[in-house]
Amino acid sequence: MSNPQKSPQESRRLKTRAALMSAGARLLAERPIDAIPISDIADAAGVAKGSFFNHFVDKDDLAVAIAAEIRAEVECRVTGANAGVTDSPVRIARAVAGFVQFARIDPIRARIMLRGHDWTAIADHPLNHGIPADIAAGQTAGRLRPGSLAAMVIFVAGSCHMLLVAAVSDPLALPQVRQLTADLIGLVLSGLGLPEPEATAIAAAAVAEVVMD
Amino acid sequence: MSNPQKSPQESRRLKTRAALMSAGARLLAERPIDAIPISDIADAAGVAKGSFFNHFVDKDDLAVAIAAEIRAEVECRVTGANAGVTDSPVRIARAVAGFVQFARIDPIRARIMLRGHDWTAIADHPLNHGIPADIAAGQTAGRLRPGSLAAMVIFVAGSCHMLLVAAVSDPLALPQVRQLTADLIGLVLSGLGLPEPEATAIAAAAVAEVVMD
DNA sequence: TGTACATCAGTGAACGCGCGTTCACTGATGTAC
DNA sequence: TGTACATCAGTGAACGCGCGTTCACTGATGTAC
Repeated sequence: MSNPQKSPQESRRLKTRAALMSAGARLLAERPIDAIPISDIADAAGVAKGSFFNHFVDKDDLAVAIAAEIRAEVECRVTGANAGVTDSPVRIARAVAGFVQFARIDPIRARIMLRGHDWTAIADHPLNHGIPADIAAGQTAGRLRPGSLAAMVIFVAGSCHMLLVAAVSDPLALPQVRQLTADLIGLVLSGLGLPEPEATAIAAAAVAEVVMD
Repeated sequence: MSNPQKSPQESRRLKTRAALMSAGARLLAERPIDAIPISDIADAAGVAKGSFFNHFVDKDDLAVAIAAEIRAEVECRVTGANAGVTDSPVRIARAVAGFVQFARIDPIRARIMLRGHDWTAIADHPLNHGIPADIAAGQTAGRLRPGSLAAMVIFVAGSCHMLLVAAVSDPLALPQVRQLTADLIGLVLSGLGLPEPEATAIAAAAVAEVVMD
């Protein structure tokens, strides 16, 4: 956890900061930031209330830091799931599966991501980074049906988002999650124009390789 | 607005209550309930702070009342859009279009609905009332592809949810909204197994009849 | 290496503002005779 | 119908709790010689 190159002083500082962020994340998964007193965060982190202000200027600062951490974690996981994969429908399938896997491994942060303060503004929803590029590439390659990119992005991101909401709000056993995820990816790929047997096959393969314990 | 049968006293009471709910809705569309002081709500409603407590026991009570009002309004609108319609894909298309129309007519309440405190618990999302029944009926009738009902519900509700988020976060002109909605409904119906030309035709018809100014 | 001083992270008591909640009062509406 | 009293909705000043923020202090870590 703590890098041996770090001075004892620095690592003490980082440890406190990490404790605050982790406690903040646990509480943020339960209730919105405005409903969480700083004293609760400090208590949960096991530090004095005053220490909070050695690390963050206010609660929003903490929330922003947590959101950035989550975003980095998600992007890393989804990018990882797609390393070396070029076929567009497969990339989309594996991205969705990657999100599901993230939600399984880190349900607390997934919950926070889905609550997301303000990606009622769709544009910067973490779901929406790679997806437009993959869809456009798939259309160019003739793998996906032609049609409005905007609608297709909403279609894929919305299905994936709701799948994560379902997965996070009642935690299913692995086989059920895999089944549900594969079914949903199959529906999405069919909607995007893949013929039915291929859609199902790609969905099943992506889930088998990405979603695990 | 005020029913003539109501006594002046009763109507004064109802007017104050309505002012509080409307002001509360306007503020709730902008920020979460915990970030809104009761004094702000009273000011926006043009009444004294003390009056708030003549009508609601606390802020949550107001929020619950507003949510109930929104839910009723949405259900009425969606049910209305589907009165007398029996074909399952058409019902699904018109339900989605009905939500979009609601978001156009009442963007403030739509925003609140989408923020929805706790339909991170998917079960009681207003989107999810009629949809399972319509999908199941469509499968029975052989109009929709067989397959997991749970996945299909997530698929339809998620797409629709994200479409509304997009529509509410940057307000488009009517033709653009219609186009986007029709495109999205087309993708959804294709995913559910309708052949492509029919999916597009049903989507276009539903939008033409339900989404307007 | 040892000693003396400087710096830094953490502490928790203290302060004060903001907000929820109360309540005595006002004026309007309803009722009894 | 008119008068006197009761009830009710609305008012806003007052109160006090909770929470964000500060700060003098402690003990640990770093540095100079």
